[in-house]
Amino acid sequence: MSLRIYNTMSRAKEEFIPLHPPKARLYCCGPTVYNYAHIGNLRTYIFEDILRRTLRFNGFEVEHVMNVTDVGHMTTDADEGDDKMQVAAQREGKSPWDIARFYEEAFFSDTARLNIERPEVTPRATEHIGEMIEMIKRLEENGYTYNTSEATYFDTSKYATYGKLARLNLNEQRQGARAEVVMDETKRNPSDFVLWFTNKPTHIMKWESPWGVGYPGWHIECSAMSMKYLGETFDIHCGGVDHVPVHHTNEIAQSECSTGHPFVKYWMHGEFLLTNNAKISKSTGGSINRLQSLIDAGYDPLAYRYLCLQAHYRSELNFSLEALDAATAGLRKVYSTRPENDPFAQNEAGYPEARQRVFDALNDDLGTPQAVGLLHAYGSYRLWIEFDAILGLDIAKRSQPTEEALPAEVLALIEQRNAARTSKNWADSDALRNQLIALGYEVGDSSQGTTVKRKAL
RNA sequence: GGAGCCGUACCCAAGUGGCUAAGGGAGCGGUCUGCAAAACCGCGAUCCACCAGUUCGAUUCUGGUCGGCUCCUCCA
Repeated sequence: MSLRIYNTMSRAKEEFIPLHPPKARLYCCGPTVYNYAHIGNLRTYIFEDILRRTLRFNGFEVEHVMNVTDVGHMTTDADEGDDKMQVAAQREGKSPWDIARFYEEAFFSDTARLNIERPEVTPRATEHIGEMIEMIKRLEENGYTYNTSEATYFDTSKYATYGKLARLNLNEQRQGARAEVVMDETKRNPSDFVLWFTNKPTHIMKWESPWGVGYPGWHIECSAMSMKYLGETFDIHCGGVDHVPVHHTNEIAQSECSTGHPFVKYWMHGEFLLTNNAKISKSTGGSINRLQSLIDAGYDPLAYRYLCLQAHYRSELNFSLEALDAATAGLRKVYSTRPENDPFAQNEAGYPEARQRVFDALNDDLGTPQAVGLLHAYGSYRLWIEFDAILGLDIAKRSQPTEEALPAEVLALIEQRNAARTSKNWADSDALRNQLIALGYEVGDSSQGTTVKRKAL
């Protein structure tokens, strides 16, 4: 079965046929680096990582671009310039640029620990202001913009298919459905959005433009940067589901109106991670749900990755420590699969079919839960290893108890314990075993003797 | 108010118009062990929120009810 993916635009699974085979070009909305990413954010990047690995497994050459949003674009209070990046800068006594670099590094450190491959290109918004201005100029030439005392806007009434992706019924949308939303009276239509802010004197990050000194609107960076690196029309655009009604809807409008061409062929969206049946919000203390806090609590980052693989990317996933514990134990089972017990060692003929079933599961809109279930059912080391190219769980490395030399301290403890055991001094033996466990080793006694090895998880 | 999603065992979570409703974890029983841990073997939903309807047959399709979630210019 060839790769099929769910396209939000058609609300159906479609066969993936790239525009320029064997290239597969995808753009993913990246982090806004004013704070630490939380595990909910990270779930989406895991999904995108699975996508790029699956594309590659299918033989495509992946060109993956992910932006780094290092300019604050949101304003909740026009007079104060209450911008996420700026608030963070003031809070921490640093410049917005320092803040952005700091959290960008933290982000890539987290993704690396989750075995999320780094996209081929990770452009920063602040380094593409020129491209954004050029794009707004084109929109202006094409007659899709208007200027007010506050900003340059995109006029959504000029774009007939506005809202197609989200199937918005503009007449039924309620402007400012949430109380916190500041409404701009200078807009012509509720759905119009800012291309370039001009009336924000207290904003620290600002640039010259044909419309005045200011900074870009929220959506323009993704359009400008994706087109720069992937062309005016490319294959796949990903992001979180929350981006469907606004961000991606606006990206489509401004992109297609500036070029006159279709923007993206397939739209894919990852569902939210929930905690206590509610989403984690970055702006309301979401940073306590950092990957680092899980690591500090003794969890392995890959256990979190494994947990995410057990749920489909288009389903909400209820996160809890209990679920993470279960994932940790499940991963341990994966790592304990031994090549010498491989069921296909005696039955070579069964391998291709098994391999195909797992592959088909993955190719059916990234069915990682089915794939993992099948892999467990087969219990084949060889199969796990082959598909770890997609799963990214470091199985080869973690499952082989490396014959690393044990530290002298550990060897001494083992020797003492062996002595205690031969003299049947069980109290000392158990105490010594506890010491070894505390040092991160697994101790096992069997009729063949005692084995001590570093814990894989 | 509008749009969309979801409700499967103790937990996480697949799935299908009709063979025994995946898989993992926990739990229980067993093998192994001085005892453990790990590993391995076995057990585990007569049932898929509830109520109608369509159908020879629905957990799977339709309608409604209840409950939960997300979005409607912070968000992955």
